[in-house]
Amino acid sequence: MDAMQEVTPIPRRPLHEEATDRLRDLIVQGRLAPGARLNERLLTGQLGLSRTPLREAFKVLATEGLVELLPNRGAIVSQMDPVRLSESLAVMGALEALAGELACLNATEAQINEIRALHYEMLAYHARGDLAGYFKFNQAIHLKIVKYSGNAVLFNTYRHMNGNVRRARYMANLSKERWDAAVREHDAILAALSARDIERIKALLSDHLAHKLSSVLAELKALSTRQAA
Amino acid sequence: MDAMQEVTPIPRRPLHEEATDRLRDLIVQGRLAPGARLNERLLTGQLGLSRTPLREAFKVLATEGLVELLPNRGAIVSQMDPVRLSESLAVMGALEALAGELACLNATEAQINEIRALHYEMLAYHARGDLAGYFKFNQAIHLKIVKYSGNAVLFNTYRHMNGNVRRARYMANLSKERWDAAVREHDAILAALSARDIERIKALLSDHLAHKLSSVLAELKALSTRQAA
DNA sequence: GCTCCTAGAATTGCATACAAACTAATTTAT
DNA sequence: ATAAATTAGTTTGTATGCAATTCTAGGAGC
Repeated sequence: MDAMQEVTPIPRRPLHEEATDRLRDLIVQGRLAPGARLNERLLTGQLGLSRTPLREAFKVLATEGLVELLPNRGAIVSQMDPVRLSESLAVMGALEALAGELACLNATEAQINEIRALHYEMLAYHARGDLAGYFKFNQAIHLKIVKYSGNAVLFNTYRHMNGNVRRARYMANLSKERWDAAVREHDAILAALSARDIERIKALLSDHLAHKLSSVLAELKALSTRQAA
Repeated sequence: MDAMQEVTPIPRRPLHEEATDRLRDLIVQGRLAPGARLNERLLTGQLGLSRTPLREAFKVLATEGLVELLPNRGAIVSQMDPVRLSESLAVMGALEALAGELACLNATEAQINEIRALHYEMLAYHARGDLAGYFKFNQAIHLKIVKYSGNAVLFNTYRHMNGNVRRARYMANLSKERWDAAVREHDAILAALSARDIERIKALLSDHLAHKLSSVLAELKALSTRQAA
């Protein structure tokens, strides 16, 4: 009996949750461009549901900062304002620093080894020059550090903010130099975590996020000038 | 013409926003107790609206952690789990520390003076032994520090988490000693902000939040044992 | 007496209907 | 010809209706 329930965890999800996740993915992946109007009739057709769950999804995504609600004028995909992006990364820096500290205190050796495994997988993609694969494992590592802090509220808060930043990553490329530097920073972060060196990991994560910020901003700037041309 | 529009900025707010705010207040003030079922038919009657905007409000409050959605079984006011509360205060400590740092860098003298004014109003309530008034200005000061960090994302993130913590404050009393100590801590925080001493304000705010945590937890524990009796 | 089962009622999830607001295009007036 | 006004057509905001699920009583069986 228990076994059967385990194989079918909860196959039927609420439609509004499904809609929220689908829309979030579309926005994060840039398939719904910043500024795009979210026409309800159109989206209900494409997603195969009615307006009610769709509009519930809008409200949730608005709290995550991914869409903007214009009263009586519908919803649009929020713009990727460089200022907002900077602010988000500053906050995420503080959150990750806290996460690093807590992970040093609370993570098990097995959990650190799991992060180490992800680290090596990431290195493999870096060696192959596969940026998309690299990002995927990079993301996973940062998420795991926050997860293994053991603070569920921190994890949720971080995940919410992450959507907005991932959106930028999807568009931003990365110079070879910055990429190499980021990998070296990850080496140091893993080392600090293994040594459970709290002060060091806090400093490293703060710096890492600050660097991430400047590289994303640079790419965003390059992107906008490219579009202007 | 313009003058008339200024007196009536936008009197008609979307109903679902109004509902969200009203429900949030009810929950934060404890008038909707933790664990209480949120019957839709009942609430639509009391709030004078239909189920659609009400359910939209549920979704938003769920992202703030104030209500819990049980698929096919409705919504309940989320429990005030001591663990969750601790975690929230840890995150808020990190956020406030960042806010203090940024406020030292970015706040104008006028803004710091506004915080100073709130501080003195708070001292007045402390002198009178008026806990409710004290909390009100205490809250206002913390919010202003975050606001004057100049980071809007930080402000929003902080505000979202704050609901859950304010809820605890409404229930928690405060020992005279802890109250006096908190006031002294606020003195020091204001001094550090005035001196724009970043390292000091970060340390002070982190400690202040940590103390807040232990006092809230102590009160919560006292409350639950009182209820058990 | 207790557990299990089974209508019936209540409640939720989603779809649809209707009204208010907005958009845009044509007409009218200047 | 330009600008304001009017009106048809969308689109959104909210209410309501219907089907599916869950809850509650009451009774049958052990």
